[in-house]
Amino acid sequence: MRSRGGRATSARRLLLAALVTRPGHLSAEELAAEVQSRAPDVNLSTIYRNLEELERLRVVDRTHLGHGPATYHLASAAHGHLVCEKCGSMSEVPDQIFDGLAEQARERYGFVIHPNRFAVTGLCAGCQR
Amino acid sequence: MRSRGGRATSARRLLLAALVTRPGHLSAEELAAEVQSRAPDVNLSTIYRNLEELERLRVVDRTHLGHGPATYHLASAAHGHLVCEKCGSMSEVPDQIFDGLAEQARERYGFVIHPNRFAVTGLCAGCQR
DNA sequence: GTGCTTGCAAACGTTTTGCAGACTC
DNA sequence: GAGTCTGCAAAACGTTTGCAAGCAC
Repeated sequence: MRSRGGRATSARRLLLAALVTRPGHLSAEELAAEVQSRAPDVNLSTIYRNLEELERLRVVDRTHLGHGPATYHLASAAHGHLVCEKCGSMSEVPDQIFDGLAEQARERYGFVIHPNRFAVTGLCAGCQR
Repeated sequence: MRSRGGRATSARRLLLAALVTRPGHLSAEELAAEVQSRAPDVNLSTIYRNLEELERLRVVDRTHLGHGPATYHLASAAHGHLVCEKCGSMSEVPDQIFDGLAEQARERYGFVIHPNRFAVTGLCAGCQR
């Protein structure tokens, strides 16, 4: 798993371990906390640098969920995100929900969408007053 | 048009004028430049404060287009955004392209999407190598 | 030993905040 | 005159960078 000319450092192993053991959407800061619980002096910038490389290698996806920090998760988990603008809750939905949009975008604009890399915002069932 | 207990200040008038005369997606900084061309000492923080209020009043939509600053536009312009991850280009697309997604989200999750408030990321026609 | 990788500290760009004075109503 | 709004300066926030030392190979 250690990649294209890269080296197997402990910071990287721990970061991957964190991504595997805590599935879901974690910010760089949360991942850092997780890694630091085992290796206290791994620096935040190291986390960012490695996440950047892992993103380039398509091992993780980075998603901007609304206003806060970006979140990261393993690329294997194919799903989209519905984020409520009011209460901030997020639900993961299967990729198929994007099929119609994907088809239209491709046919009409030649655009290939990446459903796991963005958040669909709106109002969840509980927040529609 | 001056709203619920608010006051009609010149900074606000100029900000709305900028939003009307320059349709499209403007960052807070660009809007500030536009306003400042007529009233040089309007401060950036005033722009932010007023955009925040206008967003709360649903007069403008704020959209995060990838990594840079958020962009703002009048809420009336109903359209979605396709942003290319590689070259950064953005195209606006009619809301109908989201019809299928909107229906599925509503039926299966009770979630009402707001197509103008998020960006669909992927690869544009020119960047699919 | 070579050179990729790291910690640290400092910079970055965007946005938010505290405060005293200015303005609208 | 009361209370909202503003400019200014500084802080906050998430993220990126430069550098010298450290480590994997």
